[in-house]
Amino acid sequence: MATRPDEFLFLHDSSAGVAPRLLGCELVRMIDGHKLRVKIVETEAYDQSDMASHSFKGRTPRNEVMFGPSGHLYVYFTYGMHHCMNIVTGNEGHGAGVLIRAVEPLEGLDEIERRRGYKRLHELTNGPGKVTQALGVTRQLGGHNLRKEPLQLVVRPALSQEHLVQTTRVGISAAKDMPWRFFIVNNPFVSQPWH
DNA sequence: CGGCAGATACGCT
DNA sequence: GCGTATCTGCCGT
Repeated sequence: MATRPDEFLFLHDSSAGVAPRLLGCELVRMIDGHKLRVKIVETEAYDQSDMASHSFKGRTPRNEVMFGPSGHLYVYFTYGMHHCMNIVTGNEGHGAGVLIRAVEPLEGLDEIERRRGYKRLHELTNGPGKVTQALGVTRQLGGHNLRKEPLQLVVRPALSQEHLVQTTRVGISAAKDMPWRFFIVNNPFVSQPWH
């Protein structure tokens, strides 16, 4: 029996190549008997050659996962209260990943609202900390393989260039001019569409 | 919407 | 100690 081609092959590209490609892809999260499904609408690329990246100064216990195989999950904890999730990209030994900055709920809205505390719809998942809260992602899922439950990446066809915006990243001071943030044009769940 | 303050834990100097 | 790939609430526009 022939094995199916690995849909995750594109993750071997550079993070800046993968980040726009992840727009339109979906995440499926099984948690507490609920199925949550969301569409990725905003991403940012980080690479070890990039001063703003956690992997810039080399491997540490915290960023270890970024240097592992692509298609796994790098989760970090910041500002004393927020988790953020990245999809690891590139080859093993190279520290890179794509931050999921915003998603659009497709399924399981009730449970997402409950987890987020009943905010207005467009404020449910329009930020990296909000995404992890909505999907119940913490460091427990650090290193998780996104080919498997309980959190899976569903690859979708690449969106055409005209539906994408490329701009600078949010909330960093180093390498702030690198245009490694990508989002879907006119999507109401993008965190800062005017930037 | 923009600006600001406050909350809060952890990794690294 | 200090800075942080952030969010929220509160204020003014």
